[in-house]
Amino acid sequence: MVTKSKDYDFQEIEPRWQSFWERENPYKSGTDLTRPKYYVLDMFPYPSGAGLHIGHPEGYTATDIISRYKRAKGFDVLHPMGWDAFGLPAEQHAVKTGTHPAANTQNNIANFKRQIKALGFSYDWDREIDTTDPKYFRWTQWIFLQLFKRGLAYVDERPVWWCPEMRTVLANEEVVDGKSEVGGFPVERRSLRQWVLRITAYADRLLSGLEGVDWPDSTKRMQAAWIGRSEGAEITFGLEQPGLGGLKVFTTRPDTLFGCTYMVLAPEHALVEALTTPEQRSAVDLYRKQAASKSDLERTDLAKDKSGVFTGSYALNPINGARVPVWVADYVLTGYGTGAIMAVPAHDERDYAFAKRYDLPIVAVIEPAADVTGKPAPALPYTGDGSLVHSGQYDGLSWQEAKRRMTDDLASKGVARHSVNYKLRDWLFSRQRYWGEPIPIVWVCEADYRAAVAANPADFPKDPVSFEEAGVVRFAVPVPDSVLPLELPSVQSYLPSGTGESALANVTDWVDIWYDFSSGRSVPASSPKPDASTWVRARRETNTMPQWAGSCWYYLRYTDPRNAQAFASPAALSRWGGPDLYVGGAEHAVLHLLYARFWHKVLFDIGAVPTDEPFRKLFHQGIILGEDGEKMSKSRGNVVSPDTIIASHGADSLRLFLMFLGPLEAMKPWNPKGIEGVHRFLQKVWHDCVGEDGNAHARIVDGHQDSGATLKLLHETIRKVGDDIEGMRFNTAISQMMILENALHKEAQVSRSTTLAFVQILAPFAPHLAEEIWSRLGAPGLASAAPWPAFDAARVSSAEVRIVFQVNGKHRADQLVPLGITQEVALGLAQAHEKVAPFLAGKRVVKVVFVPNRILNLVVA
RNA sequence: GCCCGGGUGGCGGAAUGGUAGACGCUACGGACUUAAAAUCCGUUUUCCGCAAGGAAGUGUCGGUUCGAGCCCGGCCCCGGGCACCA
Repeated sequence: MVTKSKDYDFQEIEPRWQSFWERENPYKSGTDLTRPKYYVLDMFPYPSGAGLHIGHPEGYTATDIISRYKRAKGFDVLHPMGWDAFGLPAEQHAVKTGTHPAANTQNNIANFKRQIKALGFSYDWDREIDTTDPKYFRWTQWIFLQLFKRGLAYVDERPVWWCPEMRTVLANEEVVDGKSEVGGFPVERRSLRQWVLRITAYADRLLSGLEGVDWPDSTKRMQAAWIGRSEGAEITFGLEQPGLGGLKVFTTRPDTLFGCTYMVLAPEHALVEALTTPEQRSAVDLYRKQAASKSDLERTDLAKDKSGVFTGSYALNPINGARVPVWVADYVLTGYGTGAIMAVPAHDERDYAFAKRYDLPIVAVIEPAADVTGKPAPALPYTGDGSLVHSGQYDGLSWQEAKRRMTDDLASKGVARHSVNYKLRDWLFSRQRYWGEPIPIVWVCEADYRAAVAANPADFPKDPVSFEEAGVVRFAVPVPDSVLPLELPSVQSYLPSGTGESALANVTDWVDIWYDFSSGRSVPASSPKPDASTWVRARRETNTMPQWAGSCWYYLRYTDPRNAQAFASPAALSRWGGPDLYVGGAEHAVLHLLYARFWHKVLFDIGAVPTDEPFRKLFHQGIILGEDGEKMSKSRGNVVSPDTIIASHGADSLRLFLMFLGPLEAMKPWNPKGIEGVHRFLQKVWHDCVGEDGNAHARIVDGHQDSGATLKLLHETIRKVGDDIEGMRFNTAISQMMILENALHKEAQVSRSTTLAFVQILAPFAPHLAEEIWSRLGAPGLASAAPWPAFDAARVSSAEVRIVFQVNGKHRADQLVPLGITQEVALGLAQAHEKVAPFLAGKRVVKVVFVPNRILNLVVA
């Protein structure tokens, strides 16, 4: 063993305990099934080349404290860590250097792991996972196939965000202000064939499921807003041209039908062509061309400047037969509702602005409830509450009532139905990248598709997934489970082809194949066709999955990370379920958390997981800003590296300080001086426990009778630290331990039992120091293995209490009094009190407010 | 524009409607030291006062209450999210 230094030599102590933990693995989970389980999860990181950022250990320290606390409380704790390792930087590095992205990724993982271990976190490293490991992404692909089977994955030629710099498409939500969210590169619209997941089929459940989870309200609201459910009606307007059928619109305000003075179609609407009259043809064509060339940035950012053009045609309002002009305008979006609206300028701000610009009539049909004073008609557009006017038989009804009745009336004539719309769009799931999970699909011709379906009907969706290319229709055939994982082939260059396909498209022998749909085996198309009827000519899918895929289900894999038969066994899933606590940044409030919930619900529907929601309780740690109060960034030069702090003050000080900075959820600036404060605290604890010879300090006395005040403070601290850990208020837990230390420090002698209890509650925060002191004091086993100290309520109650005397609500004096004195006694004491009496002199007490054991307030006149 | 969250000493932050500023940082004073660092002991919201003590005070204006940092309404500022979704 090492020499016992009398000093707090964290540089010696911390690595020593870390190698002890490495050797002994005391944090292995699932070792005692008689204990209740607790699963606490961090959002796993992308292992970037830059290494750990100070924000990482913030959340990780919080979950580590909870893990250690829960273990001490008798729980079997699952606390794992892994790597969300597919990602663009590794691919860009590969493009530049020509080395396989996996090599770079593994280096980065090794570095991340070293840094994380240097913080002394109690992860069960036996459960480490890596999304780029074929043993892992085999199941990512398997889940994709489950989605495919259920008709939840399809391909579509659709206008998507194309980033020329990255040579890939991006999902809507990965594009911010016309630039890629990652990298900030410009993006443009392109129409490309894409895989899309039908998340909209789960919109309602994704919304209702939010009610039952313990998440920050702001996050729930954000998801709800993202899903954007709105209830209304789909109404069919008549058209004068024969043979066109009707014009369907979605509206949330069918009650304003009488106020509809024109219609608007999105420029891409299918009926624009047919509705455009010869006189308007050139104007409409020009407008559509302009709209198509506008970037979405222009379309949205110039929201104030509405533009449009008249088609020359009219529609007929089903409620009153009114003839209303049909316009084309790009303020109506093609992807929402029916891509057409009925415009009610009097009661909609957008329609109002448009009507003003083009001099269209404005008819008010809603008025606020008539007030006796007879207010003037409200300014238009009026979107508030009210009842109907100028609406024939519906006049006088409240708008809510009218909405219902008018929809019902029109529905009975077959020209309307109650309808619900969502802002949520289907999830663009393909990327033109090399470094991602290959999509386990091959494309074949129709005849071969039929043969494949006949052979394995259960593997296919009801409706075939197909697309047309150069006059040929290709059909999607899933690669069978048995040949998963479908691994990435090696390539000459990692650069995407640039035509909308990934680098995989250039690997001819991998892409163009003879494929056996009965077994999933394949040989390059350049070789002779194997001699069996189940071998068909096929082309592999060259798109890969987005980075979100691997993180959609990783929390399930941790429960059974080495299982080769299933993504996790039913036993493991029923033991651990989902995380009891999930901690990560608020930047994932919508995307990751929504996608993961979607996959989870699909897995629930196929009976693969026991719960409907993955994350019961969610917590977002706040961002740590630089010393200057700005976001940490290389360019600002305000980045703080965990490695530096560990070298100068130790991991325990860093852990403690990260938690002491302020509330975990708050955004807070780093203060380089503050680390000294918590470091001094640990020094103080050390020197009060460890003597000159490196063993227990002489002031620690076995069997010493601590004062009542000391025991009271100890038990208050045990209670507060426990409560604060449970409530994730780590900053106040640390304050309380500082108060206790300051008090113990003043004592000439402290009992060994008090000292050990203190060391134990400190252990989740500063595990290295705690274990070291624990062993120096000769305590048995590990501090972290001892049961959490029991809180003794009898110790904190005392016979006396400090009561406050107020006069007219102002604090005038306080006094130590026996617990439970009556109002009369308190009143007597107050009146006799030298500091209170002057304020009562010559006054009459008109009211007495008495809060037992707390306060006596005398109201005087 | 809409929806959230937040404004407390020089700084980070504490405060079930009941002593505002716990705890820490900084600064200042003292002890120890030849000296410094470290450590230890104090002081540290502002104003008046030698002091005892008093007054004011949680962005701002008002309200509820015996009592408001906390509850209610208006306004100002900061941060986050959404943004033509009919």
